[in-house]
Amino acid sequence: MTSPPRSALVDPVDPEVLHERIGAWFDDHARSLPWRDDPRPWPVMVSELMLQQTPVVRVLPVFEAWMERWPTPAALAAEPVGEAVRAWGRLGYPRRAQRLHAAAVAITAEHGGEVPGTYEELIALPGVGDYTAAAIASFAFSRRHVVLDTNVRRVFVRVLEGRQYPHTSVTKAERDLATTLMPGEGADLDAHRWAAATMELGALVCTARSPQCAACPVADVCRWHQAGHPEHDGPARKGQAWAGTDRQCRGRLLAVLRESADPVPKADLDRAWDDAAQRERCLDSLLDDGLVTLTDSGQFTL
DNA sequence: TAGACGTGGAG
DNA sequence: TCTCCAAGTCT
Repeated sequence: MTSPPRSALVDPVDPEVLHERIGAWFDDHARSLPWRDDPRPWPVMVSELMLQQTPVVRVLPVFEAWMERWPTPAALAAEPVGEAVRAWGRLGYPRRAQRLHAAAVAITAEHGGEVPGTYEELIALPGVGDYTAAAIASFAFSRRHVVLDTNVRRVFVRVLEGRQYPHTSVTKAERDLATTLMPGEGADLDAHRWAAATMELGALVCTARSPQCAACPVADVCRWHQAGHPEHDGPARKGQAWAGTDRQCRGRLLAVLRESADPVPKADLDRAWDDAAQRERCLDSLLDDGLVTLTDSGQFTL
């Protein structure tokens, strides 16, 4: 029995080393966050929806106000969806507020008012996709799931593949690899803590723009670091157009409604965007989406 | 599966 | 300034 030659290929990264180093790093550097320090299901769920494509610092104040006002799914479900959209404030992607409200209604009607604890039940809720279902099941119910968010994916692709950024969508190979990396049952590091730790490392150290490799617990085994931080090659990563888009127009319209406690006349919306055709199209789409409501008196409101 | 979907801060 | 990016989901 001879061991395979090691010279031709790069040594495989030992998962045990990753678990030990990243777990220890997390013990020392994890941020104190309300939904992390007291990981009850509803707060965890609310935070996860708010954190989709949105930085922690912007979520914090809105989260606190939200939990104060709606401490349970039933409390949120009892109010009109427009109130949820209003309370969402400037977090962006207001349909998330709408979906969170719809999820609260479903939880109240179908789960006795308690956030369900399995991945299957969770992903069936509005606004809850693969990542969020795995995150809630992991963080609020200590279940074992592969949690693949943008942070985890970036950490893995750098450490293990030596590339700067992950692909646009999650591949099967990527998911299989992440599954292999998950600590075994009964391991010192729980799977849910591993998920939180890798996310945190990506959020604080292995960031997209300016990674802090000097502070990274696994820099010495990271292939991207060893390779001298090669930049992303291949097709340019898609940027998000903004100025003049329907998204910007919809945002302006919604802002007007958000800032008014009462329904507003059409004239108020007309002042929010110059291009009349685009404005009408966006207002129609907001009405279709249920984000905006036309009152009996012909005014507009959330 | 690519594109739509908000917002604001960092580099 | 302007581009890029932030704990994605849905169609």
